[in-house]
Amino acid sequence: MPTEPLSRGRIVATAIDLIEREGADAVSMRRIAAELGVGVMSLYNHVPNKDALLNGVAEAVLSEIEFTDDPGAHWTERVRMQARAFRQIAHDHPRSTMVVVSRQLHSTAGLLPVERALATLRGAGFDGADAVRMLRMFIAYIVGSLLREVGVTPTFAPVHNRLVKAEGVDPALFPEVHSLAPLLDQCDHEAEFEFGLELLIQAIEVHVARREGTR
Amino acid sequence: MPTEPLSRGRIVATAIDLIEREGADAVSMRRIAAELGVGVMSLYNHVPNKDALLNGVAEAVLSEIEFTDDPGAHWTERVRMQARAFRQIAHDHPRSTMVVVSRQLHSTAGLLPVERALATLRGAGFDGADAVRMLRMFIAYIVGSLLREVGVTPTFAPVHNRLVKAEGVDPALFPEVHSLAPLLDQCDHEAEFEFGLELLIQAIEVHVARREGTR
DNA sequence: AGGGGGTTACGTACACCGTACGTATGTCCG
DNA sequence: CGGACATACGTACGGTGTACGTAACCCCCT
Repeated sequence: MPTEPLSRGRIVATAIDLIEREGADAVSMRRIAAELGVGVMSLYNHVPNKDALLNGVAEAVLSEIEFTDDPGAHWTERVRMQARAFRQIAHDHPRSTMVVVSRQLHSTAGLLPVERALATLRGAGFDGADAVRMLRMFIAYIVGSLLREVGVTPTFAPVHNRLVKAEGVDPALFPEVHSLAPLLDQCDHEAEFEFGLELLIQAIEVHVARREGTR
Repeated sequence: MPTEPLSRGRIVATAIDLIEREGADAVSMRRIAAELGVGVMSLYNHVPNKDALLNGVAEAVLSEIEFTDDPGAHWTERVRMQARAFRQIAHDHPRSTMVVVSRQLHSTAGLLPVERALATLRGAGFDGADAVRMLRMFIAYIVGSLLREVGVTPTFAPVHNRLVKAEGVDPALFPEVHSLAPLLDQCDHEAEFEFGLELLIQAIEVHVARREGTR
């Protein structure tokens, strides 16, 4: 019985699996080949190089996110839903998240979320320049949040080990960090994300209200 | 004339220089040693391993940023200044930026900005939980913005080459991306950063105003 | 049926990486 | 003067991405 033939899809899937199990550093062409029970160079029949493979990983993860858009809803709700859909990446593929956000894709998978976001912002009445600005602002916030959530960027827990905590930071040098250590130590990622998201949406509503007022 | 003796500081400085000249991928122990006209293993007398070296890079870059804090100013202005000071990293060391934000430092250099930010937020009257939330929100936005500015994350220019632009994205599939291509193609990083920053600050002001109203 | 071309799998080889280990060469102190 | 110690360095090992050459297979055309 011949084994399932090698294919770009199987290679990418194996890479994602490997990243999630052992982290992005564990990914090597040799490792993936071994995982597939295949010679290293066989991979190059389906993927031009490692970089393209990682692009494939990013596209695959990105195209998994489910946008359940309700065109009838208020634009604020639609923005919320899209932001949450994007954050879903961090849940479903935490260790691939950095790979996803650090690769600019010109493919369909990469452009689709952008298209959707622009469409809802335009639908909300923003002109092109504003829509692009808002998009970029949301993306910046979301990317920053995801990186914190998956541990690339710090939550500012002064130390990980609770036992050493009191000793870990000098109260004289860092009084605030020291006194807020219990709060810095824990981070409810969903709550933090929602907090900032609401703030941004409200900010935009205020922004448009002011503009309409001066019109 | 004996050459300047090797030291952790000289090694870190060389690494930063190399990153800025040739990118983070160009950094290798061998390359740095060659740059210093020194044997590879000599580096290990001053730096335990490459990871620690990169931590050193992050600390050095971080401790270069100049916080000119005016304790008398309104907290909104102080937050603005701190955010801008942080963004200065992207200007002074664009290609090191990713290294800086992707490393959590428990050293003085890493904690100082956090301490300052928490202090001004507390000074603005926020309780600990709110101060931490705000800090995390600002950091997420700033990190996301910096990554866009230094090119880690896309600006969503559909293609780089202007000439291919019209052909690069299918108008039928991506009508918004296509029609907004001219706007997506260019990105005034400072303006975008300031736009989001003001929005966030205003949002917080509204947030507190509402709370005071219900108190 | 036989042959030929294109696709796929694979082994070998090269240049580079981080770094463990052993060894020289100073420099300073007793 | 002798010995201890820090620093510089060479060699070597196991890892990396991938260029190249070769062998097996399948399908189509004669």
